[in-house]
Amino acid sequence: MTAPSAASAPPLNLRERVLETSRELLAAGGLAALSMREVARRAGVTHQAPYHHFPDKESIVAELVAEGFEELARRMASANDAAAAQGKREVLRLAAEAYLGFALEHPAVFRVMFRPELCDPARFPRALAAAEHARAQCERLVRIVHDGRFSPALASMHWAHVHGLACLVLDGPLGPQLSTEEVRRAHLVEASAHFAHMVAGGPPPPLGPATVWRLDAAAPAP
Amino acid sequence: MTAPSAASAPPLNLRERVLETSRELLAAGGLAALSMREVARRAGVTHQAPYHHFPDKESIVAELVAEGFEELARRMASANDAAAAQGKREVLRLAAEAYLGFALEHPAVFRVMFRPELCDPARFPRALAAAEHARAQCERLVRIVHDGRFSPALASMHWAHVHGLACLVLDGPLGPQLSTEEVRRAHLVEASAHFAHMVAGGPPPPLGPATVWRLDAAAPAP
DNA sequence: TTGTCCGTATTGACAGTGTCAAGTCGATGC
DNA sequence: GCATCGACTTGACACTGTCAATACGGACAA
Repeated sequence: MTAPSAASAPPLNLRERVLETSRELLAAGGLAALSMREVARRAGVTHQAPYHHFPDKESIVAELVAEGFEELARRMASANDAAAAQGKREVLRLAAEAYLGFALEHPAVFRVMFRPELCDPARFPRALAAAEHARAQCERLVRIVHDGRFSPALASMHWAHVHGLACLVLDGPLGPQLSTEEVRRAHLVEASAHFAHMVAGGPPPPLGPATVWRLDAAAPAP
Repeated sequence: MTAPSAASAPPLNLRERVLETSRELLAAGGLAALSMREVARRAGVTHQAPYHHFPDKESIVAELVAEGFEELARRMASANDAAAAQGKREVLRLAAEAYLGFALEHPAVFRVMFRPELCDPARFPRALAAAEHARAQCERLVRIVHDGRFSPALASMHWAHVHGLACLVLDGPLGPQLSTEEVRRAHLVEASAHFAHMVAGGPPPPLGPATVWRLDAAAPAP
């Protein structure tokens, strides 16, 4: 079984296979499921082989974190590019869609990206640089929306809005109540519309129905 | 050494000692430092003794999570009580202070409270009920600030603001840049002032200096 | 061709973890 | 006096991340 099956992709080097397997494990079972030995098992090598490509487990996580921040920064940049000539509310809508879309599509990676104890930024400059790119896009958004004005606290307010929504839906006690993907997205869109209205003015969005807003009610069947 | 030292409190039962030690370990070294065997070691018993009071590690975490949500709900309720007769901006200021104060004073507990994979809400109704109390206070705040109007998405917007700020300061890439406690608090106060201005109107807060807003700059020495 | 390097992978070990199973021991109730 | 029962101990198991030493296989120089 050392030869790769004919139908699969050509055999990548072990480093790429380790990363690919790690992505799968992280997405499927969260960080708890990401184990060096399980990665090696799935890659068909012994438990020490991955250590010839990554000095420790933290280095694998750091690689995935860097990838995550790069993808997030790319989405934020695209949103800013597309919306630069539009109204402020549209800019905010696209920015929220970029951030929250990434969080909803890659929840496990998103979670790990914001747990610095797992991936010391000082040890992994690539991850830090990617995070800095995302931050720069946030700054750009603030200048667009606030007519060129900027302050760190103002930027934190904007970042906190999308980040807080992402955290609450992914891991907050509200998460299980928003059962389906559609309900989640609709809730996020509505919350962001309120925010955009307050920042950029215009007519306020209507108040949606007061459902799914009790934690101890039985969650609807999925 | 089985007799307690004369100066210390009377010997609590093992259940209380386990909880107390767990709080210390969690606060000192995060979740990674919280180990059943280390707890037993510090409590001066064998590694299996805690299992006679908690069926597994998750149950200890759930107890701390429940305590955390109860304390958080208490602070939010106090803020709402104190501010009910005041202006909207003061209500928002006190609410933010309650939420962010808890997060800054109990960062490790706060982090664990929002990681449901560590403490299945279905298994631990007390933790869920405590989270529900916090949610109810958020709803109360929304009704105060928005003249009795309410919707789940509007509440999520408010919760996301304070929660996002807490997460970014505790675990976001911005955290290390805000080196001292004063700088952190000032940054949060300013960000929340922007939010309160947008929600409740009134004169906008001044834009603070654009410092501490680059991730890859060297962090100032603590 | 032979021999040496070196990068890759393997084997084996160690300390640490959460948790199951069985045994000990002292107080309590019949 | 004896049985019961809860609190605690002892011992084991499977699992983890990681260190150390070993084997292999191709590149390259003599």
